[in-house]
Amino acid sequence: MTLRLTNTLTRRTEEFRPLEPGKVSIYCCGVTVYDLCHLGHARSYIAWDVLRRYLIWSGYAVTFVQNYTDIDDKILRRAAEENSSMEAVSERNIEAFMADMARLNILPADRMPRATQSLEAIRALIGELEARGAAYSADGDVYFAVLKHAGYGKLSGRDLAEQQQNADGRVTDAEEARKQHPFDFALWKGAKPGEPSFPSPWGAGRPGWHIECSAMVRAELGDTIDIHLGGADLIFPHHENEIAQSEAATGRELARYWLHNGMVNVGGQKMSKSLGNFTTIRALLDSGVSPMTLRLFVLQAHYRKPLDFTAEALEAAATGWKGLNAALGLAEAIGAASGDDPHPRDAAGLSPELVAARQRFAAAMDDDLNTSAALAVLFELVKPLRSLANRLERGDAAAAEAASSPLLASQGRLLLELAGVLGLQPEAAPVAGTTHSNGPCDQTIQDRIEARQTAKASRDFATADHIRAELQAQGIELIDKPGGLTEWRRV
RNA sequence: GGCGGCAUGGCCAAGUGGUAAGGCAGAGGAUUGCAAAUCCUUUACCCCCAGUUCGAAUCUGGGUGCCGCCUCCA
Repeated sequence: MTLRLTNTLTRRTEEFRPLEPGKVSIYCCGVTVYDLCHLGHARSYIAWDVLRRYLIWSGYAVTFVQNYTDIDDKILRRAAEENSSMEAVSERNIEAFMADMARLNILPADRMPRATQSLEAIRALIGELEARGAAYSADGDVYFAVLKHAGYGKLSGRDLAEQQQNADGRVTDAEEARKQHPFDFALWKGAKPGEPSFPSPWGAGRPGWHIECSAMVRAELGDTIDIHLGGADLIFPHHENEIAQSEAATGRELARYWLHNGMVNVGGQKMSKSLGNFTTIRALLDSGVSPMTLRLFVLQAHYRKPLDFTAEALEAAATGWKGLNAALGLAEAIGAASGDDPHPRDAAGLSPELVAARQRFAAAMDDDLNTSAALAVLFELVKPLRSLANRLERGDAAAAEAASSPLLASQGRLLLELAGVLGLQPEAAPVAGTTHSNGPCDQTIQDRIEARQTAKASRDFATADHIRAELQAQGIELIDKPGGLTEWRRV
């Protein structure tokens, strides 16, 4: 079985065949760095991270390029608000982006070009388009002429003639008046007084949004790439325009597969800055939601479908992750004890059942990255491991023996392998006995626990329960373990 | 108005012709002084109507509801 992906360009789910066998070139539309990333970005980049990891796991050599849009009106506005510079705003948000992605265990792209560092390629591309008659300048701006490009609208399914009719009733401002067609878009914008600008044959100014991607794709990966990624909200006009620019200039197909992820919704509506219904990645993670919980939450739904963000669904993911994490932790422990490769990459040494599970996982992923079905395979592997973990905790002698069984070890190995493909990595549980700035100190807690042990020993359960309630109120949870031991942790 | 997508149990979500994966929550049981955790068992005929078929959640047609894009947006 081979990987099948839903291609926006053909509106079909088709078999993935890279241009060059064994190699895949990917371009992922990155962020405009005027602010922190929100959950919409998280969803998108987690999905594409999984695509990338799966391709690598499948044996492909993947080159993954993701850009930073660091020239933009919104960045300028933000800089003006802060009485700072475009560079400063960009720099700060790029750092925040990298930190957020790292927390979510999203692999950094192989190369991350920036618009400000790609001006030469951008100017060259505009020049080519002009030479080919696909662009025209007007009052210091340069526009792409959509009517000159046969095939404009092929990605988003738009018909220019029809759209022109629909646009007739639209308000025409000064810029609209300069355009030959309402869909024409700026390749180069002439600088307004006081704005940062860059020199060009058309005068000082800055590149339009769409052209930077066309230029960076070409500079980094060539005329035709295998896969182009982005959110569904980029299909039109951004990706449509990218295709028009690139293909008008090179005469070659820009990307063979266009993949788009569905939006994150809040209360049935798209999460967006303008609606003000967004949650930033760092706000969510800082509120105590673990990165892997967010990752599991995202991967439980198919990447192309809308994903409704609710506290309840997130809670469910958190509980689900807790169980999965426990199994991963045990699998790691068993693996370490047996001296196994902690990052297995093949099916060697697996029982027929486990080989079948591995195949079910691959089949699910091959089916347009059906992570939901793939996770079901993971949870099947989780069950026996969790069961064993529990028996070990109870000091079950038979369990200790089972823990050293090769079958269980290979089961754990497989679980770690497959979880790794989804970018799910074990997280350390909250450490018992950690000293904290607020709440009672460790010694006090120990004393209370001992007092409770004494009460329990004399079957004075009223006192014992009282002590537990008391500590609970201070944010300390007590858990009685077999053998009379009591553990505690801050909640 | 144009283009695209979605509608599956209390919640989330797979399944795209042969009698409904998985997670969460719930219920019953086991264990526990209690609690937590854990383990076992258990809960759906798939928005509506019509049609195709031996057989449809799955295909066709018609409804209804919801969402995205058409302006910056992952």
